[in-house]
Amino acid sequence: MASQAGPAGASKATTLTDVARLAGVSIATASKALNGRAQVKAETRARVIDAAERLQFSPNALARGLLAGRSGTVGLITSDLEGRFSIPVLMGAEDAFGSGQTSVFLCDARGDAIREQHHVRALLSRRVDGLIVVGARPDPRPPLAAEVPIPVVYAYAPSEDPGDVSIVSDNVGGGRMAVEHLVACGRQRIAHISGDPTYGAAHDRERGALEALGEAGLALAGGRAYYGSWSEAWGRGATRMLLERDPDVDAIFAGSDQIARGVLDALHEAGRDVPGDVAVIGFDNWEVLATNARPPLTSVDINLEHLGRVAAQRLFAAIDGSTRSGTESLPCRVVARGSTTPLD
Amino acid sequence: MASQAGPAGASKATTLTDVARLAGVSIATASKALNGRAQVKAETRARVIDAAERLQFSPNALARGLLAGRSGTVGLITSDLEGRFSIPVLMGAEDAFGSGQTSVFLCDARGDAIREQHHVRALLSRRVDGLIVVGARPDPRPPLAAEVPIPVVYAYAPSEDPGDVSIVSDNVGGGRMAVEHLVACGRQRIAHISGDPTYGAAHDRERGALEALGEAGLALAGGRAYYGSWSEAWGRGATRMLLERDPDVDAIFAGSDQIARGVLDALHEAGRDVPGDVAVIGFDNWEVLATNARPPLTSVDINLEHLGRVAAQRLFAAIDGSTRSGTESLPCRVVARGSTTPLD
DNA sequence: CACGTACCCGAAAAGGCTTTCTGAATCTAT
DNA sequence: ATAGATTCAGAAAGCCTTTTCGGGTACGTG
Repeated sequence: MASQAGPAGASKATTLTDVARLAGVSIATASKALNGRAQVKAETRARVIDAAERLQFSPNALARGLLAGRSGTVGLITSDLEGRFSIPVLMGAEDAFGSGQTSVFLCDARGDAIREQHHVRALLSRRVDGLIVVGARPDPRPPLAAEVPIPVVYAYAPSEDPGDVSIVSDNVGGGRMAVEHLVACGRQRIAHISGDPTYGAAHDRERGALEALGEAGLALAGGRAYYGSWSEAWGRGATRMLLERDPDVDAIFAGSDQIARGVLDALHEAGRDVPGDVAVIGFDNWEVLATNARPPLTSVDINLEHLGRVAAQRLFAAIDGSTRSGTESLPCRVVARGSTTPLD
Repeated sequence: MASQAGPAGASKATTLTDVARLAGVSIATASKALNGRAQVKAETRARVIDAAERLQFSPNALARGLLAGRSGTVGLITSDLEGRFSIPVLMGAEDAFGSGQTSVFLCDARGDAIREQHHVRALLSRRVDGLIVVGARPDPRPPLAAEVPIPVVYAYAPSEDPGDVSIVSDNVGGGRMAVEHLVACGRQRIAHISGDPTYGAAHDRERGALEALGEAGLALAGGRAYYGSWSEAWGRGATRMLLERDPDVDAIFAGSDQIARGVLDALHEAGRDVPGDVAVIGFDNWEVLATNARPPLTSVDINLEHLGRVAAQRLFAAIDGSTRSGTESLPCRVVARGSTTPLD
């Protein structure tokens, strides 16, 4: 009873004609019966539906799409090798596209503009109804090279063209939240260790953090934000520097969870208790890193799934004719874990 | 000059008819010219190609698929929330499907059989030419619920039905390699800390390890393999237990990179030098964990991208009528890093 | 009894492309 | 010069579905 994939070609799939024949009606009637159109007697409709089921009829979406002028598919182009960002976005999008109505082509451009271009062409040829472009890093990226005749939504990384539709997470707000959380935990001497300084998002997070600090009447511990790279090693190194410069620090806001892991490591090594002596908060809420840390890492969640859902909604709206454009920032949220337990 | 997505519907895409008209030939001739068919004079062909370019013609894959009976698409159904496994597999598959010829629908079933079923139906309706099913864990999984009329290849997790086509990584071989590597590094007292004992793959890895140990005339340090969960916390705890039971251990083979991270942590805490006193090897070669570890973690790579490539090839073969079936194991490879430097 | 009105159903066109088959024109050979 | 062989272009069928529109039946009404 295994799948009976006939060699080369398989036995023709059952078509509406087959159903109509079995039900003893015309294909037009069969179509209307199956699609819930009105002009069919209840009894006839039942007969058709029964026939369709018996034959395991599944309408040919290609033919349908050809006729309708829209395929019911969208393309999702990513450059995110790890799938760290794309998969949640994809899942959110799948959610939003009420299951079954829309399917998603996932293409990985691997950061290569040529390959991206190529995928766009292929997808256009498949008549996707829209495109979601997920960038490799949160900074603005050049818009798609080709002029495409279908709606495009940029997710995670906005398009450089403000006339495009972009959905990103609010890095400023996220930075603010991180500090507000630390302040709420009673911290006063808060430092910030971030990553690659070429990332605009990193500076956004710092800006949010500074705003929140200012409002709390505090200054950045360590004198300034520490920029380096998005690695644990940098987190460790920067923490060591920081402890030397400002031994009284009682909280560290890390620019990513990877950095936060390094921070935790270095603090541990220096004999500082977390969160007793120093509280630590990360960014991204990458579960596998955050939950396995010791102690479990509080982190700012950038809500990728939601981002995907919103991107899909905006794409849908655009497909249906909405003409809204611009960059939309989605709020982050703090997921509190053991690394920032409030002081007693 | 932004994309000019007309509200609802956009201006009709250019069709072969347009090209034919501009070139002053019939659509039949235009088709033949563009597809490299023989019966067209060189000069006519050039004229058609020129017209197609001028009009930015891109053939409607829906129409083509409708006619050809195959859509040039495949479905990839996964349940791997993180995308940890699916994305590399997808990339491998994309590679194998010589770019442009085949596009991939990616669907996430989220471990839910109902949702999986649903996706299968949707994909069938879209007339995908084949299906790749990527499991959530490496153990055998039930075959697709529905009887599908197209070829299916199971990747990462094999189907329980030996009559299906499955591509998996060779866990026994991987376990063997891990130990062989440690032995090659001069280690004699090798322990094994693995994860969730309900994972058959974990036992496969142990089996391979035991084989290699036997051939080297060694026994497992710690008396037996330690099973627990796939977490850093377990890696730490098990290491502490191990050190108590068998303080002379000079190498630890961890069942996953996450566990290995915990192992490194605990060893560090216990004052053992890695790799000086104890060498550590992980499994999966999850870059973000392995390269950021201190020291960088040697790990057994399960070659997911290759797995995806092979899966795609097998699927292609099946689509073209090949009838081969059964489970195929792909070899792993050791990626040596700082945690296992040979003893001097 | 003739006619209007619902109510159902079916014929046919459309959507864009490929392919086969036919036909016309050019060329070769006798 | 004419029969036969090539070469190239076009007409048309077909893939599968949806939808419009016209026709048929049954029924109620004047």
